[in-house]
Amino acid sequence: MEYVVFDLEFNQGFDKTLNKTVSNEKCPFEIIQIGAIKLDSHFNIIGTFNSYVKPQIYKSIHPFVGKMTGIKSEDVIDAPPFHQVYKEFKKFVSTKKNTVLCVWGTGDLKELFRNITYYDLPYKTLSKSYINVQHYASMYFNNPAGKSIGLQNAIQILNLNQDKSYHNALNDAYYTAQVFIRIYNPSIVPDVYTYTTVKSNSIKRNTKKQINYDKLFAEFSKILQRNLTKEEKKIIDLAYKMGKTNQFLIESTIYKKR
DNA sequence: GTTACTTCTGTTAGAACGCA
DNA sequence: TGCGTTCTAACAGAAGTAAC
Repeated sequence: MEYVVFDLEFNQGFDKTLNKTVSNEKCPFEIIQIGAIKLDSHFNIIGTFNSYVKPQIYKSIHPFVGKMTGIKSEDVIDAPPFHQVYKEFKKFVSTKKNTVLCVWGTGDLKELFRNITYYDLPYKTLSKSYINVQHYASMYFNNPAGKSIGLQNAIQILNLNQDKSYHNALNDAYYTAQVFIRIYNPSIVPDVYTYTTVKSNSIKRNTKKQINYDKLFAEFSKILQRNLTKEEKKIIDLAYKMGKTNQFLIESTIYKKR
């Protein structure tokens, strides 16, 4: 098995006359750099990929993007167009059948597929098997649910060498690979990425929420500064469930000064 | 700056149940 | 069957975080 850890840098639209960010709905983030590190099954670096992409939607670099990435218009003006870079990237990825793509967050995957779709390029032969390193790193560092760790923080916590600048696609791919190598364990298995243009909020969830009784009772114990009896736990359980129904709420009128 | 994602919270629709 | 009550699930919006 081989792993291709990749990172992208994007550009956005900027209207100089209005001094405002503008956005193409079909492609709000245009890829301007692809960087990747290929690892063998023993996590040795066996290849690198790095290319700027000539922007075709947003021709000039957004000031915010330029400030953060250090990429200037002259860096990308003579770069190959997306379809050419993508062809080379696909060649770099797909030397073996069971190649796993590794990314820091799923955002890069989404934008890669969105750019591919925007240019109407084929993506069936590109591996859909992926590992979200950020997700597993957040679990590794016991980050609370919903609070993902940033790449720079992960590198700092792991005491890894930071001799390369951040927000450069190749460097970020290298850092992601370093984190992946440090946190890897056999329980980390690839997922299959499915590209969808529908926002996740509109996808119906089928998970069932359960009451965390340990936390609920711990909170009351903390307030009362003592352990709870069985009877008290029963009452708290009942009160919690009844409270969720809002059945004892009454309407009140609020008068506001005019 | 914008966009995307996840989690949390409040609200509401509707299912499930009991009773007449 | 129809009505009222209880409860759950789904939804929308806000907040927090991270990406560029």
